[in-house]
Amino acid sequence: MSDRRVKYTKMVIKESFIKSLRQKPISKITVKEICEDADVNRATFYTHYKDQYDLLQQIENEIIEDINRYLKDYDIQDAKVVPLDMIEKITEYVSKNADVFDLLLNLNGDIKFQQEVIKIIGNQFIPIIENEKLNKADAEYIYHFIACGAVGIIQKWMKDGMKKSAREMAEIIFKMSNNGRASFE
Amino acid sequence: MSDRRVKYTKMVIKESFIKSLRQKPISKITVKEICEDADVNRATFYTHYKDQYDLLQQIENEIIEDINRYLKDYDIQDAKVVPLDMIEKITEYVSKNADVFDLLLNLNGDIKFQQEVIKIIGNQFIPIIENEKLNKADAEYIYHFIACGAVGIIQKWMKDGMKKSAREMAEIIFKMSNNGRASFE
DNA sequence: TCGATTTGTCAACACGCTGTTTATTATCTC
DNA sequence: GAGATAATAAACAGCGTGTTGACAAATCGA
Repeated sequence: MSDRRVKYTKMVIKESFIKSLRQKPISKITVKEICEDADVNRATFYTHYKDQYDLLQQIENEIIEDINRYLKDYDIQDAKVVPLDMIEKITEYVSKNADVFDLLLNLNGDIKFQQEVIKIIGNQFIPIIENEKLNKADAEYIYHFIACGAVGIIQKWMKDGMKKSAREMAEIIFKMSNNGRASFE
Repeated sequence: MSDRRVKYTKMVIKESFIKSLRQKPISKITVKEICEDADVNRATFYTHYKDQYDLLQQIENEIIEDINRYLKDYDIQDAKVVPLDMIEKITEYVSKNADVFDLLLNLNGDIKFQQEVIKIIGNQFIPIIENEKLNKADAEYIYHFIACGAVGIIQKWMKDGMKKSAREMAEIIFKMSNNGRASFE
């Protein structure tokens, strides 16, 4: 599990793959090409990954796990953190890893990854749902709306070169969500 | 341009392709497979499409053109149509073509197609933007948030089996947008 | 440090899909 | 009906795929 050879191999494969993904869609990327660039034997690739799509999914899963770890740490520090701070944590995380997020959400975006991120953001609003007088079905739609809107402007934020701060973005998201919700009370 | 043979060929190719796309991602679909199912010669496929990805994009473009035609007709009928009615037109259109939308936005969703739909919905709010006292940069973020949120709950609407009416969906979108915006005035 | 184990390399293989070409037949439009 | 256009069938080289077995190199625990 912690064999240096394995770590190195996986690292160079991922690097070469990401490099290719910046230039063309995954459908045009071949295993052969990844391995040549990474200077890794093709047989070695196949011991770790099924194909380039499997590779992408593993990369995405690692990011999702990492975000969750990042948020969990914060959650433990003070249990009753207000959603605004939590949203800021997410926008902060995105800005720190802007390269990868821009790639996976915009340029050669993957809808499955997008949906995972939407889930994570949606979860931040769950504690609020329970304190409201909405029926559950309506509440789900409203919070899904907010989560998708949030991811949407994060995408736009990256496209525009991240000129606003993570805090400013969190504030926009928070304002839109609070007032949007208010209309259903 | 209006040759019956061409129309027929393109039709059966599209049908077979859509059928395959319901069962597996586009990356696992081969040109050979599409042609065998459609009972069309592979050489014929290549006279019309570059590959299966080109085929998908042409299908998506046709849908986008069709939505725009649909909305334009309505726009002409009464020039000052309120956005709520316009949004309802869109949700109506989606419900009429639920099969394809569910496929292209959910099951084997394509992020490019999703972004086109977001653009169309975002455009419905442009007339409102101009009447507001927001600075342009903020306004763009806000309307992008709304458009993404709208597409997001439309996706959820389809996933949940479209139990709400097109009108009800339009109302949720409209409420969320109006009150979200209000907080920035 | 040694030895067993694991990992990566190399070359080779059959396989299937690709994209294009040719000659031929079928169908359409006017 | 005649000329134009489109679809077919068969064949082709080319390329990436996924797997194999023998070998070399690096790692880890004792």
